[in-house]
Amino acid sequence: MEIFSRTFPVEEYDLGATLNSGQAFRWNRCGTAWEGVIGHRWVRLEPCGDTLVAQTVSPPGDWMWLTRYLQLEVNLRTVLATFPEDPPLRAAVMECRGLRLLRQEPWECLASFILSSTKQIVQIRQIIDLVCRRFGTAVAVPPGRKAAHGFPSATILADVSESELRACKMGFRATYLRAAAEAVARGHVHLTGVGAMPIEDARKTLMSLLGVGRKIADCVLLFGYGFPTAFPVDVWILRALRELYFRKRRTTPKQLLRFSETYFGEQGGYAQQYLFHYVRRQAGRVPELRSEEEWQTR
DNA sequence: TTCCAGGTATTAC
DNA sequence: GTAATACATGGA
Repeated sequence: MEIFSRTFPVEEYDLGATLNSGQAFRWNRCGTAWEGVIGHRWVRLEPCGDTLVAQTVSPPGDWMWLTRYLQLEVNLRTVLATFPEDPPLRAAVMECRGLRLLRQEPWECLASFILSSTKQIVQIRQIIDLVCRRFGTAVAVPPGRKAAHGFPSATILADVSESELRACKMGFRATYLRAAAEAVARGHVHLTGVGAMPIEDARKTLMSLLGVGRKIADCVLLFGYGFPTAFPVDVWILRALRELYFRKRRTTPKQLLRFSETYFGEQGGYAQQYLFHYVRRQAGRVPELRSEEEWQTR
């Protein structure tokens, strides 16, 4: 089997942090490399100095699908320059050098975050893995490698029974996933149109789906469509904002949401990702974020 | 055992 | 409008 390979020059790109910061759930670390599936393509990515080496086993064409997914054309310095200058963000930027936002396929992103509610990231990964293995179509992998699958389309999932979905350990989220799959498959919600809407309309459209509230909608707006001001507010971010920006004052979630909408500027979504990853790292006890050395000393 | 997890919908004031 | 509560499942 032919292996297709390409080397991309990169600047300030921490692949590990990016693929493992709770925005995507299907990447696996293999030594210093990462393996996963983008669309219907198996991919292996390995950082190598100031470059990133990518390998696939199906003809990659112009590689734009990867450039887009990894957002290789984004100038990180320009993004970071828009952040408000305050101690917490400065610390987060120092601590998470090279953290990036991905641009994922909207349906996979939407379905994944529907499955994310009140679940730990380890669990979300497990559920999504089961869903892909059971309902996704197999993709080509290198010889001897374990099977890989594409994320099942809305059309496929719309025809899967709720009990079959529940068998993937997603519990009550099965109702929501099926409803969303049906709405998308039947054209009640056009995911391709959402990206061209003003953010308020885009958010409203996503939130019209059962099981999709403000937080999940903002995740999809940010990670799937690249709306730069979408700022998902979850329990981690609530804690982070409260501790880092409102140390002594009593604040409600509503006040914190309002603050998140107005304070972080034109690239608020990026700021959110830095704060999210920063506080999760600080918390330390997050297994999937432990460094290699820590693993070895345990 | 108890608490909590990248929330949301429903119901009750 | 804001405040509890149920919802599946599993890790810590």
